[in-house]
Amino acid sequence: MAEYNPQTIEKKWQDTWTRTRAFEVTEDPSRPKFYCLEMFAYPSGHAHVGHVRNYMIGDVMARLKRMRGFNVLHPFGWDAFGLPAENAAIKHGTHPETWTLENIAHMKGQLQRLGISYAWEREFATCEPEYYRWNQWLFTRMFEKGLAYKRRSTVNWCESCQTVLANEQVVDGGCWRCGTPVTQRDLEQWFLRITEYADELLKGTDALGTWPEKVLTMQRNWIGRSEGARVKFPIAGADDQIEVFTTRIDTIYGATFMTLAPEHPLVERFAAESPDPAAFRAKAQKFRSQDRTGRMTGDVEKEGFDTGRRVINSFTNEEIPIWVANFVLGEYGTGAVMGVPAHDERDREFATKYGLPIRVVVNDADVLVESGEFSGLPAAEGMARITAAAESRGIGQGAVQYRLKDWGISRQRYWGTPIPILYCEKDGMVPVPDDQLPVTLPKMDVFSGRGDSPLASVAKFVNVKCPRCGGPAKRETDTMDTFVDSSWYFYRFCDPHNDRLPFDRAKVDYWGPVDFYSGGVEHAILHLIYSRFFAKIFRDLGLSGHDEPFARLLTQGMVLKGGAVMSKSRGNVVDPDDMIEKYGADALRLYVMFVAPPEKEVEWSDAGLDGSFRFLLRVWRLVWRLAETIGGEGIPAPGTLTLNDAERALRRKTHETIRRVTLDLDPRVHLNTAVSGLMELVNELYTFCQGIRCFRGEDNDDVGAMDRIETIAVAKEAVEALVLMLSPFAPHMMEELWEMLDHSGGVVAAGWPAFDPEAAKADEVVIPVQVNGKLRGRVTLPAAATEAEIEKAALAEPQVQAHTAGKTVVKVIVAKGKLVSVVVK
RNA sequence: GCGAAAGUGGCGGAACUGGCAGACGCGCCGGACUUAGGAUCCGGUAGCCGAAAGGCUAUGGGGGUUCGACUCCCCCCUUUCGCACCA
Repeated sequence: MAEYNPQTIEKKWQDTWTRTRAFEVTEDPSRPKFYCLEMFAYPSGHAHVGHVRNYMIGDVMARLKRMRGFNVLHPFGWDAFGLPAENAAIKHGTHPETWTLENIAHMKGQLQRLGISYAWEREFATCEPEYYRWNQWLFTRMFEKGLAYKRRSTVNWCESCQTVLANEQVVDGGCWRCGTPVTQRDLEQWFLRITEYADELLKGTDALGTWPEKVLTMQRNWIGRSEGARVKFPIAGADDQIEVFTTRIDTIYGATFMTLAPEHPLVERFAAESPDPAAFRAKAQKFRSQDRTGRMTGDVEKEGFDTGRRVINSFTNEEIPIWVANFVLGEYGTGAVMGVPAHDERDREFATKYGLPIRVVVNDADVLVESGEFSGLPAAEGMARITAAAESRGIGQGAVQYRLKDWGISRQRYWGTPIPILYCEKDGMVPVPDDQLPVTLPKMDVFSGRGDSPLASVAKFVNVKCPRCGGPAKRETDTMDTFVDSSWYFYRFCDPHNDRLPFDRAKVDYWGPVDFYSGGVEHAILHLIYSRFFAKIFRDLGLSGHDEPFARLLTQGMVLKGGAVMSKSRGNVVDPDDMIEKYGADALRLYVMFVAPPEKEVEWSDAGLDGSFRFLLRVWRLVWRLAETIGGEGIPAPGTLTLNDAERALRRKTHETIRRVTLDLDPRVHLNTAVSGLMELVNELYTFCQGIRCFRGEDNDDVGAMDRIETIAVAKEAVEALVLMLSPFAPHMMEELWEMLDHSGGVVAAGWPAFDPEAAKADEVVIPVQVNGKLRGRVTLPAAATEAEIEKAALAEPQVQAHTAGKTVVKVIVAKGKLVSVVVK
């Protein structure tokens, strides 16, 4: 028997695919398109099986869709800018580019050895000027529209990475990359106005029905929409007022004090006007320097001090004291809140500590009390009425507040996209003209990692002429957050070599949006919200017609080993290359797809992989033993023949399997149960062949033969369907077997097997019978039996008789095609 | 603390709209073929009682709805994840 040698076969087919450009595509309006994408890779070095699981999932979908006649775009590329490259450069004295390109080369080899069906001609890396040029172009467009702007602000700073972090990149008070506790710095920073789209980003989540609910919830929480009101409180003895944001304006009669964030601008004025400004400032400063994480998470005890000043609560006409408190956040709302200790837990804690009055204004029945003219109203109505009253008095109005903040994109590091802005003494901030893009990264060999932008040390880069006045100007030396790169790469894949525009609109309109997107759930807010934001920017710039970039999202589970996530530092990684060497890529792919549903995390098991390898051997042997008999032309379609019982049974199994596997793959993406369905078909085929002793023996002697053409026809149909349906999982072996079965042209040309409902129909059905809810027997009946016949047969069944004897049959329920339920008393 | 998801054999996991719980695989046990086998093929494998036929108990625990519940409802427990002073 021809031995199964995965290494030889896989090499052969991978070479064939490359040679025939099998996965390269162009727009073709005559066919339905399918854009299948896995989150592109950060080239960190070597991919482990946890990384490649995602690519395998996408590949099954891409290959399936190709077989089903779709024009499939399945590209891959590299998220190639970022800190690790720069850190490796500092550590090893290499250039970040060298490190990055070496890693890309290695990882690309790994993916090719896995047989992932990528359109490699579309590959790019974000560190190429041909790509990041368009980051700069897009930044310029956003700058022109006021969507990119610069301001001084307090930013999150990672001491270890020596750079700024966006709010989305602060996880549990630490850096998303290295976990170092985040500190605060005051810096001039570039921001992208994502808040402009807060409402649309929020509303858009409703249309993303096929996204995991979990991701949508996280995004909604992150955007954090609150409805309430802004109300002004006049400052006693001054002309101006303090504005607060509240979601509980109905409790305004219970506001007994006011609290300002230590960062609030009025704090400094009150300090200056106070009898002892230095002491005042010292107290405020103490809160400001308190660990921000602690302040944010409530771990720090609530503290405050009385400013000695008062505001007037216009509803009660009382003067209430203004405090400064550490629990009020400067960057949310107005940085000032009204203190309603009776109806807010934080305010109660604070008021109790400092002996401030507590006044109940909503009773247990949610009705307003002691609220002037509003007393007696239900709280909800009170809220509307008080808002209206504030509006008519000109001291407030209904307001919506978001938690989402603008996206700070300045990074004080080298290995990123230079921000294309010049500072001219005369003209101020001037964007680099489009025809001078890209602003390329200058070659450097020293990367300080000191917190000042490395580019600032390259005089030739910094000192330029102003394109407007020709006078001296200096370049911006910060680079962009790498999440800018990954926020639109999926559109660039539609037109990766365009040198006039980021992409051609017609191409993006043809391919977009991504139909199936898979990747790790860790991007639920970062990448996935930024990408949605960019999609809207492109739309509003007239560059695409899509509101949303990803129609369907699958968040794949991680692969654990020894109960822990695989990582180099833990030393528990499984390298796909090692597994390919031992078992072949096909067995590895099949195992990873079979072991659990794609969304679930899995524990790596060598034994499981062994099992998948054995299954493939079983398929190999099966096909090899039958190939001579069932291969080739001239065998009639089984639908035209008169079959015996065994043949009909096999045919039924074949078509049941086609139906089930097709549904499991698309739309359900239950890849694991699709594989088990195919395993069942293999088991059935073995039983069938053994039953009629038709296998060719190991030594090439015929043990028996398929002497009926009908037998050959159904076996052929079953085996061919099996090979085709397995091909998305184990593409190399299935191409080889398809060829062994005397077909040329490959599995995609052959197409996905068609389900024939006639063939799947059973002539007989086995119907279970319950008596008082307990299974007591089964009856076998012709599929066409009527309800009355089923009921009669069920009641006649001996076991059922035994349990109904001497009792009265109260009711018989026949669930058509499912079971019979007999109720006795 | 708030929110979400999930708890099924020794293990990974099935069960599509309330209808035969444990598909498929791993592991284990047995048989066949073998000089041998950690190869291959076949069979068995939730627990308890029983020689068997069969019966009883089982989907985290407790209630409920229903002829019928892993599936729906209520309470509780556990785990995982997310959010965490957002006024």
